[in-house]
Amino acid sequence: MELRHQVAVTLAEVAEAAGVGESTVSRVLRSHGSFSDKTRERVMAAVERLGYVPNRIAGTLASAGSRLVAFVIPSLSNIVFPDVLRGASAVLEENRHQAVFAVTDYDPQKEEALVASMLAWRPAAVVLAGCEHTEGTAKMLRASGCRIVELLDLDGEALDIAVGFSNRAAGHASAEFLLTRGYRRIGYVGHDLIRDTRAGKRFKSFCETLGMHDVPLVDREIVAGASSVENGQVGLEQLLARTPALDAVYFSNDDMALGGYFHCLARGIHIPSRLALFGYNGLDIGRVTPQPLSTVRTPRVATGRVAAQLIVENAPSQIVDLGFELIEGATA
Amino acid sequence: MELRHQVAVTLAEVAEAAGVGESTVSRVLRSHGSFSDKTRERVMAAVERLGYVPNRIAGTLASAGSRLVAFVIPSLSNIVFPDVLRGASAVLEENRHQAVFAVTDYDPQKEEALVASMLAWRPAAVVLAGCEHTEGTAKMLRASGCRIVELLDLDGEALDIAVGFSNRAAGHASAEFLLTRGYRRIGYVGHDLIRDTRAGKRFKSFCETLGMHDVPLVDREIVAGASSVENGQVGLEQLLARTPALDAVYFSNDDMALGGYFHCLARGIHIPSRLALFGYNGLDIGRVTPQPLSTVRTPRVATGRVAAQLIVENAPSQIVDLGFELIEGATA
DNA sequence: ATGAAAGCGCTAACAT
DNA sequence: ATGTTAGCGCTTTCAT
Repeated sequence: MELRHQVAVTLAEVAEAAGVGESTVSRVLRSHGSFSDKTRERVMAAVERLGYVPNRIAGTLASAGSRLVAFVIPSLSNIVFPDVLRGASAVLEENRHQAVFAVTDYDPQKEEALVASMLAWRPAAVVLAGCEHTEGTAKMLRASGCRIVELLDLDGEALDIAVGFSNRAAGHASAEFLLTRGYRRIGYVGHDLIRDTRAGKRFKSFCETLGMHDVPLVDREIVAGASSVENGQVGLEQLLARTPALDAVYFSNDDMALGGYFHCLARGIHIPSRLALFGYNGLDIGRVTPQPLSTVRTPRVATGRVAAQLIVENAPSQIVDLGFELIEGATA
Repeated sequence: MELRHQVAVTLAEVAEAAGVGESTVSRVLRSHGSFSDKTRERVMAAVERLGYVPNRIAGTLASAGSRLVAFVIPSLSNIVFPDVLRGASAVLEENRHQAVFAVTDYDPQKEEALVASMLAWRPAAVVLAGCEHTEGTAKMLRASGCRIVELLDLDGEALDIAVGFSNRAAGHASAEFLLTRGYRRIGYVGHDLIRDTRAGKRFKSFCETLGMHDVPLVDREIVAGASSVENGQVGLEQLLARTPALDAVYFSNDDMALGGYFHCLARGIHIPSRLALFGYNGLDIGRVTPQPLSTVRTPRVATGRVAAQLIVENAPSQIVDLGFELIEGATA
């Protein structure tokens, strides 16, 4: 690994080798401005021969126009965010932009620190989850002059661009669905609702909708820790131990609901006649379980894609509601 | 959004406002070199007042030492890679490094293009999956002078640092396990083995081990498309339609195995007495299914963490074998 | 069509 | 302890 210390080839060296000026090399490399075919060939030959790799750090500094897009996301364990990144990175790569990311663990203070850190890269845009941020985060972002994209939560004030759907509407639709199916003794199994504000909004709206129909939520179980299949299992087990006479359970998301589903399978609790289960997210796996999971499918990849598209075309401030889809499934 | 066009505060302006020289501001901000307490206070006050955010683009260019770490990964759908990123990003954030990423879709040509693109950011390290790369990729990487970290596959030549385990050993262990349990009519359900070379290595070694015991693989079903729960379902269904008399099936990974498991649950195929199932990865969800999935658990998060640690401490070239764990489970 | 030269905002000697 | 200055490698006027 002696090569490690070698010095990178610079544009000046390419210019020298090609016998042209630096600006000519720059023009050729970016196909910008004018130059003769012969010049281009000589430059490209030199680039090839020297193995020149342009230094984008220098380029960005000189042109004051960054093609970096910073993602400050709550988690990588929750499949939602890899899905969003997937949609976004495809579009960004096509448009010669570059994704940078950092993980907040659902901590607003950490989000603030990471946004500050990201801003130091002078990104073209900062992409965040939701519209709940600290004062400091919002202030920095507004002062930065870069585009701000908030994803997956339209229930609040957007700073610039927002792409996603309404979690309140999702919670509402879920409650209406269960009520329409005739369920009246409904419980809830969820994870930390303070940190995951979007899950909190769904739950709140879910309860309000039940209330409007004079069907109070019978019981709830909030597990410690992040959402996971295992926690869904444990949560449902504890909920049922305390309140056996439920006819339906709403989960904070599909991971949790799958845990509940497995619990029922293992215990021989018949679904949905004895107990109905309803999730959120519409994960692929929920379509393949012996009984497809009843849930709300969210446009995660599309959210990333649309967000990236708006960024690369420097679209005006706007709110894009991508909606969601209620999946009837067979568990409710 | 009129703020968008505002010009960022520079270090020079902070220096001016604080009535000190530029280098003093730089020293204070990086807590490097010496300065009086009084000076520090004045500088910090100015920073606060002006809302100064250091420009890391300029800083990196000037100091020729990048804290960027570039991840060029095959996929974000396969949970393996979000897991690796998760482990890595935690360590990188603690050490003031920054993760950048791009997705290859398991395409070596695309990997080459993305590596070239990443190198333009002059990262401290480039992190790749596996040790199979195009000539061009390897050449560029070696010529770049930056650290190279290859993950999740120790069965090959490492360019610089490699962290992970042996897929061949995993395939071998899986076969030995099934044989020890007495299974003799074994099939395989997998996805594209050309693109996912690590799955290919596991399968090859699996077959070789069976062969060493004179137990040929009875049949295999390679589904079109990426690995997924749904494809695992479909794959097993087709395999059994063609070759019903199997007593065990090895899957390319847990996603596929879960699909197979659901298929059996739905069809009332008793597990493991009628058919045994064996996966790969050790996903959390496999621990919570009514019968825990028999599989090999891989150290995905740890792989990311160790890789990041070696990068931040600029460790010497080395191979780190993190091993894997065979999970007996209840499906085989 | 091409080159010269002035930055971009910072860091790192080198002075003082 | 602090200021001055010369770059880092590129892009971008502005000449020619």
